[in-house]
Amino acid sequence: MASETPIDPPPELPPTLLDLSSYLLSRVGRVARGRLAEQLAERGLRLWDMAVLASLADVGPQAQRDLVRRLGIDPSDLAKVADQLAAAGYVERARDGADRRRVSVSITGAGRALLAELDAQARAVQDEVLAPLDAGERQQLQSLLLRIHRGLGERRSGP
Amino acid sequence: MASETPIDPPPELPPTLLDLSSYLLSRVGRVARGRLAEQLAERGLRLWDMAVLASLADVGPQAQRDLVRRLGIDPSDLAKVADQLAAAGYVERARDGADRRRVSVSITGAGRALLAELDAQARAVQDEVLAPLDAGERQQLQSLLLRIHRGLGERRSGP
DNA sequence: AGAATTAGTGGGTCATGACCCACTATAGGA
DNA sequence: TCCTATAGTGGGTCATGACCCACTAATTCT
Repeated sequence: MASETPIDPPPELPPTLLDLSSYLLSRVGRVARGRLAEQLAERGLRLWDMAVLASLADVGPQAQRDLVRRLGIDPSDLAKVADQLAAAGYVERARDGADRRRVSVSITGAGRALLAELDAQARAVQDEVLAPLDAGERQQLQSLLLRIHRGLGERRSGP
Repeated sequence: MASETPIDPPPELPPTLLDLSSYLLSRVGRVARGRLAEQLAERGLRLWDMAVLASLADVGPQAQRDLVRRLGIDPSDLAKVADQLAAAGYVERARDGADRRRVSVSITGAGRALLAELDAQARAVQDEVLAPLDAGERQQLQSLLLRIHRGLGERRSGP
């Protein structure tokens, strides 16, 4: 035969899969997640850390049980995350005066600064992933995703 | 105090996260993946199995090395998947006459039938996940996702 | 006061998925 | 005919993430 692919041909996925939005969603989502996690990992953080910081920054100091409910994280796992964040000075924990069982977690200045950086990085990653889309399309995507997200039954799972 | 949340209030995720398309993508994608995998698991299958079947059905019989390239699966893992599929009668393997190192894999009738069912199930899952969107919006999403997907560097990873 | 409930923690397990190494068989040069 | 490269396989490892149980401390109900 003539020239059998000098280097490598573009190996396309089978249409049967590409036609499945759920498949694309799963695949693209995995990449997004992966790159996001990758960024965080460079600082020794995980997605949960960012989620916790974001929650604290957005809705204010909360007891761990509130974070557990809001984020759907396992209480035991949250304890570990909070521990790490506290050790690094990104959050502070204090016994709740009213109910001394509770530990109220609040974000520190350093925490806010970190979150800002993480957010910036996340947006950079996003620009990378969404590169083929123009601003309007990104907006469209965001809105579609948001609606899908709100529609999900939210059986607990990942960050 | 009056009535302190009889059951549970809707615990919204922090806006900082919800504003991140990459985050939504990761989260929604994970759910899509999870539900898809769930369906397959009921038959003792994984995403890779479906990917392999789809590839065989779409592009015809191939050597394992081609599947490896196309799907980005690890050769060793593919060997196991192919093994399982062959044992169940969904694919057939035959030494390539021209190059006897190669094992040409082809889908059987049973394999096609299975794939059709899987595809149907996948679409059902999809309907569930994309419930909040109308037909036009789904089409829009599909096209956006497809473009994103094509734009990805495709560093190897999952099915 | 005593019992039952809730918040948080520590210390694990378990399933998953990607990846890697060593090895055999075959092919294709030099 | 060696010698190197390629195809496939078997048998693992390793990191990850979700989850669970037992336990303490504090609260609330009766």
